[in-house]
Amino acid sequence: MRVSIADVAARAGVSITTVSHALNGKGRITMSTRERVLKAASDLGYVANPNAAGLRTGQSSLFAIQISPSGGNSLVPNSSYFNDMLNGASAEALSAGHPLVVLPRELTESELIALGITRAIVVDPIGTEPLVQFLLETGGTLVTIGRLPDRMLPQSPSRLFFVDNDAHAVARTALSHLQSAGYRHPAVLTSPTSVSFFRDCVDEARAWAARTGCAVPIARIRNENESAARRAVAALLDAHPEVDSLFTTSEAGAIGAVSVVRQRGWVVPGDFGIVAGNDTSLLRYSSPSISAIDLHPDSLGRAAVRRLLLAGRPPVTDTDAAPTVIGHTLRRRDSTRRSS
Amino acid sequence: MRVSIADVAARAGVSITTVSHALNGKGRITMSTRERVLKAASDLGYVANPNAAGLRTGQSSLFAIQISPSGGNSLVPNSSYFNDMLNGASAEALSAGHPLVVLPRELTESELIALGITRAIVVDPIGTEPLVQFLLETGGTLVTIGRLPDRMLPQSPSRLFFVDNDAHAVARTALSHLQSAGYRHPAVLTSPTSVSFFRDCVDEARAWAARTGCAVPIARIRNENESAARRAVAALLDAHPEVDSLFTTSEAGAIGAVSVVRQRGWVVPGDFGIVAGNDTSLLRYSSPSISAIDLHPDSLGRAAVRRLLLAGRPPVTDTDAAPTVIGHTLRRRDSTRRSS
DNA sequence: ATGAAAGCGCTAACAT
DNA sequence: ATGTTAGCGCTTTCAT
Repeated sequence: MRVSIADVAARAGVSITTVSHALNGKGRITMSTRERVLKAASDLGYVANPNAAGLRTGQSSLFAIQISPSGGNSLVPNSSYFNDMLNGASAEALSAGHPLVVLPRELTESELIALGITRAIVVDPIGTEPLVQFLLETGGTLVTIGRLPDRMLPQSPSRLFFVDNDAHAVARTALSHLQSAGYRHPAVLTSPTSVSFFRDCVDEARAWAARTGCAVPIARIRNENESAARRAVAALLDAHPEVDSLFTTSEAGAIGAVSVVRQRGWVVPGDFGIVAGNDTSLLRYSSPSISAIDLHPDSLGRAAVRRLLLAGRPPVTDTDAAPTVIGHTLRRRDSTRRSS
Repeated sequence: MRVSIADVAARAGVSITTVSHALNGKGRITMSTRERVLKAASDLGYVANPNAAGLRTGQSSLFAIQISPSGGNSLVPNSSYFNDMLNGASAEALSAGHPLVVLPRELTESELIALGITRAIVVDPIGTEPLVQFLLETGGTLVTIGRLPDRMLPQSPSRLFFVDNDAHAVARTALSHLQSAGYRHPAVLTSPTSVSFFRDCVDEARAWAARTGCAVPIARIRNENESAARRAVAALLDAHPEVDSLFTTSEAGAIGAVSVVRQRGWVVPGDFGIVAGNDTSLLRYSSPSISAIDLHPDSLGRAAVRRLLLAGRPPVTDTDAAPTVIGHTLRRRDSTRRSS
């Protein structure tokens, strides 16, 4: 924090204005002076002071990410999905010189101001988050992983961007995997449809049912915990005894399903197949290992940060710029290897 | 970011200096004016601008934590231990108005300057980390979770503090638990002793052996991965067939040991007992569930941040201030429930 | 194409 | 006990 822009200016024999311009590619400067400045800067080991820059521009270099599920209070849930997403986002932000801070769901506006947050990523937004409101109101930049509900979209142009998986395609992948593994009566277990991913999965399951003429019962759980999942699966199987397989959108759903199914004396995958819509390391290591769809959380995190970076200086007006879509990959494991 | 110190000063009918002093508890100010200022500030919804404050003081409000194991390249390893530690530290920092950023092991000095890092937490330091060197050299504040090797301790007084478990006590808890569960020939599997926790565990195991007159073979793995652990355990059992139980300092060691032991046709816990020195959710959910020592990572993270906060303004000279010691708790699970 | 100068909001000497 | 003032390092009009 020692060598400042003035030192660079002195060494390059120019004014500090010129240095600033050269470094930020702003004003019109001759190639030669620009190079001279750049050389002087690197000779001196010049590094910009983020506080000074931020003070002037009103933008701190800090990026924020809100990753904990709505309703949850922790910062990062203990799941490899969120862990990988966070690691990807952090690495990408850091390599661009931006510190990334994890924020809880509950926040006051003053806290946001005090932290100096103007650019953030919100995972699975439902639209009512203080952080979302704050950024939309104050003209900050917001990237969501998952879509904001339509009615929450801002009326006026804003710096809002989406990064997402194609949840419809994820659901199709899951259901057709069950089908091709020989299961005939799939059911779906999902989470609150305030989150776009779950909403889209349900829609696609309905479409699938309509298309194939095969009823696909759909159950929901409120919170992603195993005991809630067990109750939901038990109720589902009681009501629909013909069901022979499950597409669950959560890790907890998959683990809970295994335990309920076994309790009924059925064998996974022989009698009952399970595929999860979001892969985690726990699913890979559980027994039986559970087939799941890898949503590439690392890529989601990285893409979100890149979008934040890309939403550069000039006020952008493309509210509904096309979302960045990240692919998914089916991981075939034991829970759907039907022996029969 | 609108209402500034000047607005507060105007409303309270004082100078901006007085406001600054009142807000930071600096100068000598009458109770009445202080209250008047505080009232004016809260009426106006005043929130300090961290960039401005930081620019002046040369301290950014940003805290950093380096959590990935030495040698590893990721930011946060996928383990509930690190996850909980990070959540605890983040929450504590945030509640004091400090954003906390996760940093990788590999860093250049310019990156640290560019980010404006002056206060950081380093988990399991070996002393050679650029971040450690940087903070020691530049007079920043450093809190480590685990101790720095003695030879790495700075000569001159510095702002260095320790938060730690009592690893000796952890090892004793583990070994005596095995003993009281009826196992007679414990072995130890540990990780590189450049990390103080592992070093202390090894020392304590030696002391235990000396005290009880019972040989306690010690094996080491370089990296915390399961296949390395399997090889190490296999070699250990080949060399010491009398061994009937294992105290392993890592999750990978425990999982690897289960698989090797079973492969030999032994039953856990009947023929062989296993206790891990660091509890994680994977150990709780694996089968058999594995007894482990909960190091209270959440408390470690919180305590480290509090130490950082506490290392206030005035240059501190107590290099070797007493470490903050966090307790541990044995979680008894199936891997040490000897049936015989 | 380049430079002078103002000022972002705050803290800390230094008055009074 | 309170106020005046000088910057911290940078960006950004506005001149030249």
